[in-house]
Amino acid sequence: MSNKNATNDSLIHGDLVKDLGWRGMIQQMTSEDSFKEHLNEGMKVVYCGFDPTADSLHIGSLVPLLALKRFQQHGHKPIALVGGSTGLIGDPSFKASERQLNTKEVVGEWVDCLKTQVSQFIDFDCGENSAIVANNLDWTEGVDILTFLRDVGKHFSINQMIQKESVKQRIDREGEGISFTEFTYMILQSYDFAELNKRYDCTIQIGGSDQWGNITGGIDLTRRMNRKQVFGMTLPLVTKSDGTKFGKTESGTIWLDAKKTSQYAFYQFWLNSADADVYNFLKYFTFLSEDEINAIEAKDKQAQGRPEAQSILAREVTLLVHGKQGLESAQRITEAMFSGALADLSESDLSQLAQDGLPSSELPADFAEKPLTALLSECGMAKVGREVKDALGRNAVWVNGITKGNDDNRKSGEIFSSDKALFGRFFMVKLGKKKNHLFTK
RNA sequence: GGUGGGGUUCCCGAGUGGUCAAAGGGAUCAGACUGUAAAUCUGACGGUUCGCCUUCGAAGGUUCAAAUCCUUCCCCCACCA
Repeated sequence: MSNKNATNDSLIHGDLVKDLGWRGMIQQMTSEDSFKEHLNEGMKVVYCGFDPTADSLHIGSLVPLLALKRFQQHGHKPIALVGGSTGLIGDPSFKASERQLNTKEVVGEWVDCLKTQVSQFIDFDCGENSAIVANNLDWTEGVDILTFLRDVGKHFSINQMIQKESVKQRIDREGEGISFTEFTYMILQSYDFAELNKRYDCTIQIGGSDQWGNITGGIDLTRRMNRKQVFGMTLPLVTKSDGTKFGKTESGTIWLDAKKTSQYAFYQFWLNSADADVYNFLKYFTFLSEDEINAIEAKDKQAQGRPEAQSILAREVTLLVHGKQGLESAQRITEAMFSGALADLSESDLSQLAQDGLPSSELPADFAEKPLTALLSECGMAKVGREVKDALGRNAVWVNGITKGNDDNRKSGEIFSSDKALFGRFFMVKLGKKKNHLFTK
């Protein structure tokens, strides 16, 4: 934990590939030997692109983002490229169907969001290998179509392009086609690599495993346009042992933006990692060393009961993404909600919880007329009243620590009367083991 | 353009006039066991204020009664050209 900023000098250049390899973070790379050799020559410039498909990145993007950081820690210079132009087109790679285009205004806003977000993770003030944030709109916006077709398009063979695995299903499949626009995406991304190579002497592109086709396209183009050899590497898709998709919960995507996924929910997400996944996640998502992670795993194996890995993971990643304050507020809520010490909370603690990201809302004015089923489903604790009813039937609903049952369903007026509130205005409602909601009056 | 096969509740997928809010599986939610794991077991699973209300691609029609029959329309898939 002490390592975050101090590690820059403590790592040796040659260890990078080995470290990434041990972490299981290398899916594919161009000619391993020359790639290693290239890295050992000294500081290299490495880039990874992030397309604006929403106003925030989600935890799936954390792997390449942290990979950039790892390169930086090993003395290389990272470029986080935000796809202001590619985001206007849409990457067809391994997508089952054509996507809806977003307006320029919307994409522009998203670009700004991502720029800020991406900047948190890499160091802009560490001398020679300080990071750069770039936007590919800067060098594509002004290019006229004839120049583009003559100077760039001419280097691409359609025959090769349609062979790419990433678009194959769209081309072969009868029902779903691919528009010329999306088909061109690869050329655009390839051009980015060539351009970054020209501007910043960027020689490495990394990305998710679905980006291999686009990356190799860029490598070819750079060779043809700039007569330079450049390299590429892809990172594996993060998978879970149970086969379900990583990064989603029933309540939705886990975003990096605290406004979309509260620090508390973020922390809880990691805390709930399965034992079978947690050590891999430590490798992917933290900067803990091989020794440290192995030690954690060994210790957990020895110990009876609950492993420590999840809480370490949750702490490390939340700290990384939301900083010290974010982590503390997440831990504060977790502590309050899961240690059962409701009575210990002070009035200011309670109002703090809402600010920290504990789901909360004002009790509606007509609460007395509504059954608990309506009240608790409308505030988002349950998807439908039926779930509340089920919980009531099993005495799995608590209001300020007192169990409520089926008979209480129609007694909202009584249950939420002012004299029963904590400090005259708070009601902590718990549904099941994990769902909490704070009502204020 | 031709021929054939389809569109069912969150997903997959049964269901060919009443016994259908619709089999089965998955997902989800709650409970037990635990460690705020996993696996397993139990229950719920269209909505509901438990009176009812709304579903089977869409709109009409036949019938006491339709997811099931008829008509038109929309969409998808397979093979052929």
